[in-house]
Amino acid sequence: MVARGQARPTLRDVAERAGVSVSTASLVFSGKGPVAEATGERVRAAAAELGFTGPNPLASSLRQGRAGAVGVLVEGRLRMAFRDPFAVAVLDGLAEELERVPTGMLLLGQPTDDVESVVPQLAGLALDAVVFSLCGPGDHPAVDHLAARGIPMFSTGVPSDRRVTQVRIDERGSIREISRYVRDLGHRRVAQVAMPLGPMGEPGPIREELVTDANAQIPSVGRVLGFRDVFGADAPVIQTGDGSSVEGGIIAGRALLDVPERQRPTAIVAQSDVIAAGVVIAAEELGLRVPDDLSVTGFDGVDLPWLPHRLTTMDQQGRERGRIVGRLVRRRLDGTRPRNVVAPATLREGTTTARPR
Amino acid sequence: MVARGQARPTLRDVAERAGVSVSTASLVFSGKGPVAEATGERVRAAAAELGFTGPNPLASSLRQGRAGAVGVLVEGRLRMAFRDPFAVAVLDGLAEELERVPTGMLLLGQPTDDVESVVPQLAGLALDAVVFSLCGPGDHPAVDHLAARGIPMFSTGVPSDRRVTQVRIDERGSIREISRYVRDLGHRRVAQVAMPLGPMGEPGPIREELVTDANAQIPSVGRVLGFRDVFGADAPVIQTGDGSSVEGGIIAGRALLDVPERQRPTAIVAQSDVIAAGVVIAAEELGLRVPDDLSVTGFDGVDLPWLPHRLTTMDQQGRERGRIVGRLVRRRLDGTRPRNVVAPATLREGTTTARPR
DNA sequence: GATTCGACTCGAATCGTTTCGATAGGATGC
DNA sequence: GCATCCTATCGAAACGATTCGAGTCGAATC
Repeated sequence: MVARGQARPTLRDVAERAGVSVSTASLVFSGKGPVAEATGERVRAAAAELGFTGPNPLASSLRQGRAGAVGVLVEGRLRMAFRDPFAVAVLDGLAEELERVPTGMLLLGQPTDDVESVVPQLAGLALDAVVFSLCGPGDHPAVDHLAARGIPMFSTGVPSDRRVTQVRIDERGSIREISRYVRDLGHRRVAQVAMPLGPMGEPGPIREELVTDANAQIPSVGRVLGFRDVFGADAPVIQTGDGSSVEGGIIAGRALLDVPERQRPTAIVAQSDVIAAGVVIAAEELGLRVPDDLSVTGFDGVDLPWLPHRLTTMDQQGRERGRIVGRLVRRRLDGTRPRNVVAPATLREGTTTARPR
Repeated sequence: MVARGQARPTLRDVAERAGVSVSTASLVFSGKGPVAEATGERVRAAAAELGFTGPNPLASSLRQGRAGAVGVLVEGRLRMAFRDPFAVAVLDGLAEELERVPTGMLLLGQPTDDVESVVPQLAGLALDAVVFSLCGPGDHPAVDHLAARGIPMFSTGVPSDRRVTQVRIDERGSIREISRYVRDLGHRRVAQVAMPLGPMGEPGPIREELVTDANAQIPSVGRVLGFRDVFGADAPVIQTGDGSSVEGGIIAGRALLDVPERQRPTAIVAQSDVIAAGVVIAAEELGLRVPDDLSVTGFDGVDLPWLPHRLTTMDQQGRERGRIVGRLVRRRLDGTRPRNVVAPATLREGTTTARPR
């Protein structure tokens, strides 16, 4: 957008050169309205001569009231966020759908130490919709601002807010399904590794007061509830400090497994695949074999080419989820009022689970 | 941007309600020009009452000629692109700098099967600059279009074009350094696994005709040249089919290692850390121990928490690279004409290299 | 008490499109 | 031959802000 040498040609320049009015020239580029073949040719020729690359997107957007961009909100540093292949898969599917509109994806990270800073940032951005992609549970400071601007919001679970259209799975039911699978294999001493339940992710014990039915739609909470539906209200659950990450899984795995054998769980149900991978790594570090000495289940169904196992997991089909969100966004731009969607998740058996010895 | 119920209030509504002119109201929000304390208060109050969330970014951008967004071009599907932690680190650093402007990052993927489709997409987007983030070597179809629009372009190596400001390392020198390290350990049978040298990534042998001094600034080519500076022009090099990925490394690793011992290299120099990780995985699959039976080096210096080794690698400091690009972009927006930058890369010894047996 | 100076406010022009309603002119129907 | 209907084109009014030069008014200066 920076002038190089001289000002960029505008539609007016093109029109003048082609000997037509500005409105006719506009018609040529937008393709709406009838234009004589010869006129169109003349305008295009003039454009080519002047180096006019098409109508100024800013002006066009202003006039049409469409920004041509969808915001994608990511909590914390981008680097952390993109470690989670599930989130990336969702983004991928989203991009796939948005490419066809055409609409760009505007990425917005927010420093963990200054969560509010995203609001002024947002205020300066023209967006047709916002997708919360990798945000932790709890209220999100941007929701009020966006609601006030009338910008439609979408998410795959969090923040959990009436004003945000959700595309989620049955969290509680899904984890219940995989938990039952583990129980039916014969496991009785089973622990869960959760993603952080609250906004402030502290590794270690979870804050039990957050585990309420009212919070059941928050993925991390719903997954604790479903797990305990099967293994009882006292079944041990610890959380990672940094969301869904291999390191978090390793740390949690060590904490659960580096104990006398009698206390050691025979199976660990992780809330995500990468966490599960971390648990597997921690187990092997400690000389335990998976699945002989320890069964591990994941959640998400992502590809982990570096893991020499195929995780038993709930397949959430991240890319398809992203596509669904993308389609909702597109329809919303066309004026359809979107409704929440419940996506499917299916159990996928892998090589990380077996009967206990 | 969709009206909810009724039209959103504009600056004019606010001004009217506060009993001031539009220009004064504008001054209040932009903070430029002197405004009496009382007036400012009145305007802000009116804004609050009307639910005015700030000047329309589109209109503001149009007037000021700044889009408030930087495009980030990614080749192929996002999911593939984000598998490379180095690229993500660069993006992370970039975001860090851009957050302060304020400028958003507009992500643009491009389907591999229709590379040209990015141009019309770009044409509809208002951008202050474009960063090529994860693109393969070769000409990029967007360069001409962006140059015509006068939009400044930046990259960390590719596409290699005079019109693109580059922030790169001394590719050839860096890989030479790590190759010497391997040679000095005593290795003589050494192979390299390269990222694709040409636009069409075919796994397997490289196209030797691309390995020319003229292409030395293309990372994948420069890294072949530097490697051969040390191990000779005949030193074997094969490339992955999909850029920098663990799978690519595994496949290449198998191809190089699943041969009679006498032909097997004692060390493999990979062009990226994730490729190196794949090679390590392939080696261990075949029962080889790293580093005892095989030394492996990476390139990039990224964190691979799931790999039970610390790679010997060239640390490129991706995040800092991204920050440098971000600073260049910012200065460019301020009017400074940027110049190419050569960033440092340093050898980091890990646990994946040793003397040959 | 006239002059000068700031601080504050305002009107109008502008950014580059799109779109609506009007108009001209040729083809068609009767 | 006149009313009717297209088709192609145009002028002007938005879209919602920013910015520049000009104007007002009270206080300070001499």
